[in-house]
Amino acid sequence: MNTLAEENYLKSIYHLSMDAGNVSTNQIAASLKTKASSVTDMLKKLADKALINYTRYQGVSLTPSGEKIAINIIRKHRLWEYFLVEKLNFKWDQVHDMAEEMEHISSAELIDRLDKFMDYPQHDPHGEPIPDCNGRFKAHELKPISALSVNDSGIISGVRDHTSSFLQYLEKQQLVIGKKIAITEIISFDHSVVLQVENIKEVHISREVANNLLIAL
Amino acid sequence: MNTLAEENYLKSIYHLSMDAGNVSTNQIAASLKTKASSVTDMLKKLADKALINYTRYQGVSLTPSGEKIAINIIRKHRLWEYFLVEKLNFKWDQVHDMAEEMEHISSAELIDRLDKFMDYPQHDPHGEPIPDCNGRFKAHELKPISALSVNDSGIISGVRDHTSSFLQYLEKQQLVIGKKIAITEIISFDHSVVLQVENIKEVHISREVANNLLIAL
DNA sequence: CTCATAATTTAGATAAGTCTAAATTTTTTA
DNA sequence: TAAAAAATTTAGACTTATCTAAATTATGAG
Repeated sequence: MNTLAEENYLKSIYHLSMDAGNVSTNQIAASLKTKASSVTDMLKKLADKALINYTRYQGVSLTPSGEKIAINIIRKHRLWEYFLVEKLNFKWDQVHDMAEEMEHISSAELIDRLDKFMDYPQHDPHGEPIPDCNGRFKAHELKPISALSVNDSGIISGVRDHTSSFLQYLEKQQLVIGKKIAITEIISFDHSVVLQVENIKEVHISREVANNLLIAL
Repeated sequence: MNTLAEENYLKSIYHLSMDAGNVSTNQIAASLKTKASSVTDMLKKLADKALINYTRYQGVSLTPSGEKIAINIIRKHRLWEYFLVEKLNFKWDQVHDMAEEMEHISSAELIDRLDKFMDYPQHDPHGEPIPDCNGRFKAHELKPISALSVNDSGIISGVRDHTSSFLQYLEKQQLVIGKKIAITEIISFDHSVVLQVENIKEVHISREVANNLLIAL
């Protein structure tokens, strides 16, 4: 159907589109760790296939069919991550690279059966929503801890940064998906935050961590 | 580590080596549905990497490191096939193409955990032995039904042909792995065979089917 | 043992995806 | 708003894996 490289470009464009509207050549190059000139070549190819809207120097957006492909890859990525954590007992910081390979397994029937096997999970191990077999999912409406005020509380439901060092740090602090937290104090000097984690313990996190840890109210 | 194409060549050479000693360029070309000239190019590359023993016009064999890689790919293929049948409820005739993709997922830890998750199966859905994480497995010593005589009996334990039409035919006749059969009659005219399948029914199979259905005595 | 045929390899081309370096367009800034 | 800087594209080259057609080597039939 589509090559591995094409799939990775579509996925990257999809993710970058979440932040901004039109995605630039340089953004794609950075996200795929490739050169801008390589990106331009691929953009022409994807535009020829009507998977993106592209005019020279103007950045790109996905067409409906491009978006459909991207969402399907993301569905596969997240279902495989869920499988790796829930069935094979990997930690949430270990699964990304494996899922990067597995998301390209083509069979739709396979992924639908995997979905059923795991009883149709709604979120992957990092809290991201898993699209259903029609590509539909509810975008989660989460706030970073840094947007909360003292005495606000909520449930840890996602992370903005997915690097393993960040995930390992969170795990060590028991700041994992599902935990209830309340804001005890916000240090005005550096915007760091003191949290009460359920009734377990108090944790002091930096502004950077607070920016990357997402809460459902 | 190795490219997808290299892995497929090594696997093909491994399988072909089972029948004959040295494998010819044309055999590989036929098995990979490619051209002999393409095979020659790849053989040079694999020889440079010390994965095969190759001298011009003389055919090839795997070196120990080439064999290790091949067996690992076969291990992955068979474990994924087992997973697809046992966990996702696919039929034995549906899983080959999916496993062809999945066998290239690189993580050794993933495959070892999958192995454990399924409780270390010894055979894939077609009766082929699954190598352990050190590449060891007992080569199964099976005979085709065509090698048996009247009143011989045994357990269906493998198939020589893996095409889905053959597997579907066997399934319809209830000639599946694990079933006990006994030879009732051999028709001398065409070497077709009449079988008693457990206490269920009698089946009449052609010489060709008898050649491709393997029995443990 | 020799010659025709079959098998294999070499030569040269192609397509996908990438790169560097140079050219072009857009954006910023003074 | 014109020049400098940044972003993007083009041009040309490289790698991997493939192909066709031609050349070479091996094999086997008489």
